[in-house]
Amino acid sequence: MADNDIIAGALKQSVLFRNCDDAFLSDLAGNSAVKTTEKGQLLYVSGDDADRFYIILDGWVKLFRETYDGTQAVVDILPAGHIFGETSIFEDDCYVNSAEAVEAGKVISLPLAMLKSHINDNPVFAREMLKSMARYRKQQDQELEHRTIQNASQRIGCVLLRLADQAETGEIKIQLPYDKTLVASRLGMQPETFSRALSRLKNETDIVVKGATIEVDDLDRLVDYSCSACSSEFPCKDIFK
Amino acid sequence: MADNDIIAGALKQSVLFRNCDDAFLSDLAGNSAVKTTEKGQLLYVSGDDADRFYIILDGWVKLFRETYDGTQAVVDILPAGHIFGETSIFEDDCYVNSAEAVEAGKVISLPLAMLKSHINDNPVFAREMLKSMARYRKQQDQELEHRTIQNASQRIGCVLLRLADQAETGEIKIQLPYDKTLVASRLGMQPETFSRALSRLKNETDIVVKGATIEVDDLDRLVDYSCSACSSEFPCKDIFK
DNA sequence: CGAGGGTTTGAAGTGCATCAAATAGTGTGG
DNA sequence: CCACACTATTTGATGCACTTCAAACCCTCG
Repeated sequence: MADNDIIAGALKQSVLFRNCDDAFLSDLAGNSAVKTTEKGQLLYVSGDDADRFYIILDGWVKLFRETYDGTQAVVDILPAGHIFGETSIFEDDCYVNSAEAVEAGKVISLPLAMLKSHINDNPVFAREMLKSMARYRKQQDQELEHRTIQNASQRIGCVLLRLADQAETGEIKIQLPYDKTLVASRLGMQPETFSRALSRLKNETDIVVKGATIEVDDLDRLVDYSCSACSSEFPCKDIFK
Repeated sequence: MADNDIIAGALKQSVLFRNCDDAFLSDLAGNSAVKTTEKGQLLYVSGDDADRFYIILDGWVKLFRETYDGTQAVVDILPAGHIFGETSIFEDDCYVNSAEAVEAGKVISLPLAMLKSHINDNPVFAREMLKSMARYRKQQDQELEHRTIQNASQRIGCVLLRLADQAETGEIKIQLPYDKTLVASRLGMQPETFSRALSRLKNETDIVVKGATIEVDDLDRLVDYSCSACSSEFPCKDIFK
């Protein structure tokens, strides 16, 4: 019962479901469950038969692809509020990548079948789904561009900018939301490279690094340094948030 | 009139429109036009107001992003039959990248407004659109993985495999569909790197390179070499075709 | 034939990866 | 509250992959 309230609340707040009618949402919530995750717990593996999708309540979730020899390519790291696993309905009901909880947290597990039929029965919702896919597509395009054009330090700068509260003025404090090692993998680089690239960024833009906290005195300098190698308007919105 | 037939034919063959009813298709065709393109001709530029989308009749089209300083990141290179520019309806009716004809060819220019309203009025078509976006999303995920995990030679090998006619057995002949320089940019590498990486691939897998023609004697060897660094099943389908 | 673009080759530099080891930071049990 | 264990992070040394700049070569087409 309490769970159902939590689930209903989470659905109401999600971009995808916020405009759905209450009847559907409570039906969906009734067929869903809150699941507690531990650090490193696998939620599904690429190739698995897909019958559930997820919304993150708490903690971060890493999506990744893995080759035979164990090499990982991190596709994305998603914050609370995000949905994942939902695109498998377009992929023969198989998961196309693997998902792992980065840390202890909570996710809601929801039935894919209901999502599928709701898309089929409800054109307005289908359009929401389209919008959500379009948003993702744009992010991926941007990501690919960044990997092609930006160097390690610039990519880190870009992350910092997207983590920075745009409303703030003057001295800005940024908290890295998770391990530096994980940020590194999200950016497609090694931890050692991240460390060195961050200190290069420090020299170039006079940011102050104190562990996981980073203070930016002159935001424009950081923008100049990072965004000069990016075709998008500053800031590269929506990628990290 | 002849143009209308050509357009109707192209629509009927496209994955996205093939199941649409004839009334809509002829209406759409009536508001469309065949456009002849010259080598290097820009079809639209990132940020432009979007009111048309395109289907390629003949020739190749390059989608790319460009920074202030002119550095290009090639997003994709599309063959005849492909649709592009259509996702701008989800992006404030702005093009999010730029499109350029690689060579002399023909494209159909179609009105975005009609696509938009057809999606809104026709749930079945909306689902087709969803499927098409899902396909693209998968490709992009794969692309990002390749860039992260595969080296230059392996990425070239992957391209060759996708260009190879899977039906063929024994000695396989592959024709590069466009300039090596362009293939290189599509793979995010320099022409010089492409040249050297191809000759490395030649040494590793005993393929025979004669200009733009490549003969593969032992396909499995090429698969071993390239696909060992890829999480997808061989072959990485649909990316080039 | 000659001009011009595409392609290859050479030499040198840069950036990132890798391996190894030191250091900092965190949580645990005593 | 401290010491230990363990993990995250940094630093150093070295190697490899790709880029860059320069020049030669090759191919095509007017």
